[in-house]
Amino acid sequence: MKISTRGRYALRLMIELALNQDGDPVRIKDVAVRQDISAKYLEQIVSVLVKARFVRSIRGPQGGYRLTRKPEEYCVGDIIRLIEGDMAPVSCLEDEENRCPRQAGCVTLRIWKELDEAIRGVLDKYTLADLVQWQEELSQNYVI
Amino acid sequence: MKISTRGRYALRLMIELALNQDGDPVRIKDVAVRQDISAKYLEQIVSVLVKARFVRSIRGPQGGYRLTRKPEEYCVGDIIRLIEGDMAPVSCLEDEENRCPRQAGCVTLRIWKELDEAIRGVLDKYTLADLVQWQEELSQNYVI
DNA sequence: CTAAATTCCTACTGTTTTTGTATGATTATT
DNA sequence: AATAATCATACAAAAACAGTAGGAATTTAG
Repeated sequence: MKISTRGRYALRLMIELALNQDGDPVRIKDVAVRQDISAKYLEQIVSVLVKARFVRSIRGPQGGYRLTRKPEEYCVGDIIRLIEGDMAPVSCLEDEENRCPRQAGCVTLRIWKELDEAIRGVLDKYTLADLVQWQEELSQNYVI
Repeated sequence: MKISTRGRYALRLMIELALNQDGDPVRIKDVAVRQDISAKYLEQIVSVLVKARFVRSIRGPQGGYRLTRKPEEYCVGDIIRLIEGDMAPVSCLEDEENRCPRQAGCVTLRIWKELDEAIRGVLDKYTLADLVQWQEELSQNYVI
């Protein structure tokens, strides 16, 4: 039960954008180098973020990407769920179609439900702003 | 980020064994029918449980499987982790080998760590005995 | 107006994981 | 000896994962 690279890369990309919100648009190429991720792969991931209006793209030279909202308005769960899809640990919890016929008598479902809430709890607890702050604290420590 | 059928089937199998702890050994065939799972697939799963001494097998006619301990001595996490492997949401958290070089400056790791603890918290909170009790309560409600 | 830089689009591909099937050997009971 | 169960192992289809690749579209700078 792992989070895929796509979700993890998306989050790291969003942090990069948040860190540069005041400067020029951020190019995929640069993020790819800094984060050591395939640029072409990142392109695919960022396109999902663009379509969901999580980021805005600027084409052409001096182009790049920019957040559409303030960092505190993205919670980690929003980003992860957008890229990874529903984070429910079993598909029975996703929607009506996926619930199985034995659901009424299924006691394991209670575990999965509680697990789902726990996961949601963590992912929805932090925003990009939190991550940015942590990152800035880390950088300060390096300088000192 | 889903729990696989293997893990879920294993848990349902263990519940079946726990429910029949006082009776005869439980045959895979019967569990497979009751739980609507491929018997051959279940065999593979139960063999892992046998090797880990979570269950004991009795071969030959009237054979089957039996728990080696009392239901309250298995927590759900033990079973799931045995079958699914480490449940850490990212491999960086699994062992020394998998940690990446950028770990020191990686703020997303804090999220994954907290997520890992939350998952662990839920899975280690309940034992087979809890599930058995829930199942028995459910059955009573059906009878009444 | 042209060259360059960037995003955008979409198809393809190799690998791994998942979810089983299939076949038969082994063991124990009756 | 027949039968009923587990045990072992190989195989395979399908899906998911993790990219690669090529070029079209757009914008800027000179």
